[in-house]
Amino acid sequence: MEPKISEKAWDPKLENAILKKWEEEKLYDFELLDNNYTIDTPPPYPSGRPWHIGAASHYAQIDMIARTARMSGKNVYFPIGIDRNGLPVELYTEKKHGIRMRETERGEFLDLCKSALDDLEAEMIQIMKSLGLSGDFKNYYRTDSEDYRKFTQETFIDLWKKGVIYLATRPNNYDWVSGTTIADAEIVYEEIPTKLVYMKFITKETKKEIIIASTRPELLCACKTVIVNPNDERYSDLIGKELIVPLTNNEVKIIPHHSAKIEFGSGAVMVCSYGDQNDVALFRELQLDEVIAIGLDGRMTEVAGEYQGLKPKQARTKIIEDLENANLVEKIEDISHRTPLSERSRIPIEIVPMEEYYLKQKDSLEKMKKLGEEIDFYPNMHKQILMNWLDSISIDWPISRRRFYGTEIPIWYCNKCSEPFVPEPGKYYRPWKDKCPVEKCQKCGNTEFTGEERTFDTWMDSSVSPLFVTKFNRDEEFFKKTYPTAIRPQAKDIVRTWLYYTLLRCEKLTGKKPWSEAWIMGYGLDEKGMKMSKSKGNAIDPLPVIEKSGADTFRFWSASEINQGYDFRCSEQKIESTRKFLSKLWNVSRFLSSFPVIKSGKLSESDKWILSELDKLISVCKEGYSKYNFFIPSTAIREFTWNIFAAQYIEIAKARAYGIGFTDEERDGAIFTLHKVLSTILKLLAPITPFITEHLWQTLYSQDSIHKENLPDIENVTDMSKMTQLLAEFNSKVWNEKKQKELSLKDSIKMDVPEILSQFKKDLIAMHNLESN
RNA sequence: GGGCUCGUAGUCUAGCUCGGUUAUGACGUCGCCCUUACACGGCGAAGAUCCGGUGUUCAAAUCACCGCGGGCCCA
Repeated sequence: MEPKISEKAWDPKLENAILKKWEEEKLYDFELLDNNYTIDTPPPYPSGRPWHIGAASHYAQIDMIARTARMSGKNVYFPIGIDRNGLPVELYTEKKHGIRMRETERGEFLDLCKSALDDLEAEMIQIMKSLGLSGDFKNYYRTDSEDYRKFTQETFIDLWKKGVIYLATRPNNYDWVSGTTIADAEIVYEEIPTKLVYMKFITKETKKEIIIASTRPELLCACKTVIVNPNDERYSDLIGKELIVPLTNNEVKIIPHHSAKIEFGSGAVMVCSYGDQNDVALFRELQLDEVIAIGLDGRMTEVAGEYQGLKPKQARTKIIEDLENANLVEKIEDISHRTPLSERSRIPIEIVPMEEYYLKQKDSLEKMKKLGEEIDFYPNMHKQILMNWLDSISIDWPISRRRFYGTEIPIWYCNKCSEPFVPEPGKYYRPWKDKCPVEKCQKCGNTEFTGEERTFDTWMDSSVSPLFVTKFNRDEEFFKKTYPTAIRPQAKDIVRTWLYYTLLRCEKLTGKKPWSEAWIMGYGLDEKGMKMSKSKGNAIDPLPVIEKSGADTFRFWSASEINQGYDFRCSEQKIESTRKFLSKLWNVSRFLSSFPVIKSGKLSESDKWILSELDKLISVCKEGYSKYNFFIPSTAIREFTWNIFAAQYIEIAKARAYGIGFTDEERDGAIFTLHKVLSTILKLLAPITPFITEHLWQTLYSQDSIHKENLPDIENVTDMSKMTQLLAEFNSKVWNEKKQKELSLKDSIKMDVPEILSQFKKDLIAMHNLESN
């Protein structure tokens, strides 16, 4: 029989046609049923080119989750969205057009951001599609659409009415370059060289010199107290005494406090508003009156006297000079200081008192822990990231940002009495340009309003993704049948933010957890294990890699190379070399395609042996799939297909399949088994490499898509796996013998089949052309 | 400084729960071979102080303790 497959290798270019076919057949369209399996897909953020190859790998694996569920009989709802709110696109736009956000008209700036996002988004969608994501692309959503923003605002209005949102003036992490408050989660720490200045303070009564070391001498004007460790004997007689602050000549008290480290600097520490988070804690604890030394423009305020208007760094240089001139410096050390930076703009943050909106979270921590306990994490170890975070939350969540490209906070303020007006839900509000929806202030009757200019923290949008996709408050039946969703797949680095905030928001709005399972993936690193970044030049663009090697190659690489939850290294060479396995699978199929597909046959012992190995493979794969760990099935299938099925069984059964020296019944046993094994392998592999399995399946076995099949079940045949090693060893022995004697493989050779393999005797004799001694 | 976590050939990884095999497989490297499914193949080779130390034991990659190193988080 002519083989149905003639090409010698799998051509990744076939993927396009398969994609088109899936689309035409609407294979992955979602229709609401009762057994829905909803994936809370992460909407990726288009922050620049190229998209991260680790992210592409991440989405490939999320698709494997979807396909696994589908092949387990679930009705999979796999939404696709794009997250488009937030700071990165603003910075991207500023850079791209050489403009400053605050010096550009707001509407115009938003338009520029939007078109930048459109470009970046198009490429991401293309990558997601070409990866073969079986998602609901037709209904893909954007978090900056009117619909989504309206939804975010509605959830805010709801929470406002529930009284869990409040305004408060508090020291905030402030990024003066971006001009916005940032959350603790957006701070990164970096070792930065700085000067530790040992300054001379004088005791008021005895005029004794006290040395105090600080990296922030420019905050002398905001110094409110000096702390020493209660166990520090050097200072025990000075506790409670007054000190004169150098240059400002203010008087401050020496107070004992455990947070002063005896060995750091001189052991005495000045407490200012605000040098660092410890200062904030001390001001709160000791109820000190704060002094605003640094303003919202990132410059020293009038309390800094002659240093007013300088940036902190400039003021520092100047003050050190002045201190030295006044002989108020003992010494200066160059040290490396762990400095908190804004994750986005990479500048040191300042702690500045500001009025911002807060969402209560401290009172929900216990509830969050309980919900966290109820959610299954894959791998389980990453649940700890959430639990540790819950233990360290000390303030409520500041949700307002002084930025442009985000969901507007829907509030207007009365120009006369400042009463806030929060509108009814149901519309998308833009207070910075829309007229206030009411005519008169409910409190004082005034008719003039000012719209809120701030936007929400971007996590306010993305944290309602499971509610948005399940149509919360918009389609009751849909919501009831899809929420709580089945699974949240996401990356490890945003557990503290996206995962936690989603838990918080969804619980506050619905009283229920958003998902039953959370699947956490590590980061993609470069081939040396370094973080990829555009500036380092080690970023790999996923698009050409996928175009060259094909989506299945990329997907199989992702599955077989990445250990669940761990960071992984990406190398183009390694991805490309994965293709060899697909080629092997192709050629196995090509060989089998010359035999008819038959329903049954008389099974020989070797057939029973390979079917028992196949049974083992099925259970290993299903176990791996049930844990969403694709490393397990991919490596098990590769091992089985290459080293057992192709290398041993096909060789053993080949002669019988050709029917030379065997009865038709015996021949049919071989042909039946060959197809049985291959078709099972294809089904087992379909969630990982959907294209090649689809192509081979439709060429060999069915008109219909393999993706409508279920994963195979084990048949509980007698375990014969102890024969595997013995067969391989015997075959290898014969091949080596022939090689040594310079015989061709089809030449006959005098060798006996060992007693232990006697049940396979007939196949082995035919296979090796053995003559008995 | 604290917490979590990891540490097996150049790379990924199995084995570790429950101690005993020449430490598994793959990629890559090197050598030989175009044998009719496949040179994107076959056969073979080299490559590992199983992070280090101490202890328990007849026996430790595996158990215990102490270190060291990486990553993440928190201070």
